[in-house]
This record gives sequence, C-alpha cells and structure tokens, in this order.
Amino acid sequence: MAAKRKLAENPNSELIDFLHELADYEKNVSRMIHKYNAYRKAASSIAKIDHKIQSITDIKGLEGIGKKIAAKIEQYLSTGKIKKLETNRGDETGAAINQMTRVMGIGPTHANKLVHQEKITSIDELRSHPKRDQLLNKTQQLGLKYLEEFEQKIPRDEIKQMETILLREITAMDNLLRAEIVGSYRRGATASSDIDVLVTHPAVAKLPSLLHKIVETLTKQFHFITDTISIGDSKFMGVCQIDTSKLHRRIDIRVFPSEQYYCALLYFTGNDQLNRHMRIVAQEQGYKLNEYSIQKVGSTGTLSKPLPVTSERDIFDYLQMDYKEPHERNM
DNA sequence: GAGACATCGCATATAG
DNA sequence: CTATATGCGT
DNA sequence: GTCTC
Repeated sequence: MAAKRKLAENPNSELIDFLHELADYEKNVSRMIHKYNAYRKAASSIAKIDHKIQSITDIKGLEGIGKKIAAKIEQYLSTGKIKKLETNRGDETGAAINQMTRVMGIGPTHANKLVHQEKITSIDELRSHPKRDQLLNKTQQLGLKYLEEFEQKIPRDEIKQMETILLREITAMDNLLRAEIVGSYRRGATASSDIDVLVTHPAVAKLPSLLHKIVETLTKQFHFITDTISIGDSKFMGVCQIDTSKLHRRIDIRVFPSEQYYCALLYFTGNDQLNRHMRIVAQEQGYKLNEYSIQKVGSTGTLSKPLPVTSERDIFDYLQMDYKEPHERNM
C-alpha cells in the first residue's frame, strides 16, 4: 500500500481564504449581500487555477474579478497583506458581529442588534448572558447549543449508516414511500456539512400530514431526530444523531409529489454550478428549469405545462446534454 | 450610470 | 383572528 | 463589487 498522502491543497488557498473573509465582513457587518456574493464568485474563479498565482496577469480577465479585487490581489502578491482586510480585522465590533453569525438562526440583522444594543462581544458572553433566553428565538437557542457540533463535517461513513436507518424506517412506514439522501453525499463527497433527504409518495397531495408522521416516527420511535427547527407540509429542518456517541447533525427532509421528484433530485444533488449551467442551457433551448419542473417557454413568454419527467436522465435529454452521473457533477 | 445579482418555505413580528 | 413583511437558511 | 444594458 502506497504511503497515505494528504490531498494536495489548493496552491492559492491563502488568497481564497482572504477573499472569503472579505466576503463575510460584507455580508455580516456591512449587510451587503451582493458584495459578499461578488467576493465569493471571485474566490471560486481563483480556486479553479491549479498553479500558484505569481503575478496579476495570471488573474486579469478572470470571471468576477474587476478593478477593485484585482488591486487587492496585487497588494497581496507584493506585500502578503490586503489593507482593507487588515482594517476589517482591526474593527472589534465587526469581529464580534461575525462571531454572532456563527450561530444558526443569527443572521446579519440579529448579530448587529446583539452587539450594538446588548454589547455582547463573544459567543462566551452570549452563552453566559443573564437574558440569553429572551435575546434568542428557538432556532437560535438550538444553534447556540449545538454551535461547535454543527461546525464539524460529517464523515461519509456516518451518513451511510444514517442512510441505512432512514431508508429502512421510511419504507417500513409505507412501502410506497421513496427516499434518497442528496447533496454532496450523493455526489460522492467523503464528508458533508449536513444531511439532505428527499422523499416522495404517489399520493402526497392527499397526505398533507405525511412529513409530520415521518418526523414523529423518527423522533419518538427511534430518537434519531433530536430537535425540530421548523416543519411544514413540505419541508422539515432539524437535528439528528445516529447514536449518543456521535455528534448532533443538521438534517433537512423535503417532500415532493412524484411528478416533481426528479427535478428536485437533480436540483438538490447539485452542485450549484451545474444547476446554474443547466438553467442557462435550458433558457437557450427555450425551456425553464427549476427544482419543481421543466417547462417550454412560448414565444410570448408563456409557459407550457410541466413536461413529463420520470428520471434525471429525462431532463438531460430535453436539454440535449450528456447524462452526468452524480459523482460527475462536481464542477 | 442604473439596476440585477434565485427563489421560496417556515418562524416570527407587525398591521389591521 | 387574518394578511402581510422581514429574517433566515436554502 | 462586478457585470450588463
């Protein structure tokens, strides 16, 4: 057996981290979500470069990199630092706000409120705050409770074990039920940040309580689901744990009618880049594609009825694209 | 130079 | 109570 | 912040 070697890391990972840090500041502190997305887009362009960036000419013209970001990269190449980033880091209030947003359910708005109005400057202070329960809603309280656990990636093997249990128990409830774990797990990832489950049933329209029953069973019978963040007729968001020796994990369960199942399967398997690509191809070919359906776009912009789809392959076929296996969808 | 930058389900706050 | 707006995560 | 119109 050959020596086990750490997977080669991206040669520009430091620069990418810097851009992500600039992105986070814009989202959480400045509350400029589009600047956040702009920095993320630039970072993902750079992530595609497989050699170490030596000069600004290596990145000039890259998608999502304009004058301002190019200038920052230039600074980074010549000095190893980015002024704007150093300034951000010197902003203690901003740093505190960023910390607050680590908690699930605390977004930019609430994070700013906690820091500016309540003068909370760290997660520890939030945890020990006398009015903690009044300052946080239920989701945020769960987020705080499980903060460190949710920041750990889930090994593929653990998801595999969950899959065995989930599929067995869901089918046992009703053998017409069909379920799959999607997301990066389905694409073959060795670790994932959460578990995303898709469920379908031929008579789902007549079973508005289906999701509630599934969740109730997984909670009460098997103690697999430990907490509910939110639940409606079509989407559950919550927390699960395979056994008490393992960490708590974020899990989402979505229910779709059969005719929408494969569009949903494609969409929630991703990745994001493939989804965007396929939406554009669809548009070019006169279709509209989303997580629910694929429809023909008429000359006046009118939409046809959803086209019949009985497999993911059907969608690739409509778009005249070569079928991609899930593990080939990491773009 | 102005406007777009995805969309939507659920929880919660607010208005009526 | 119902209708609508906002925040959040996706 | 970047891109398109």
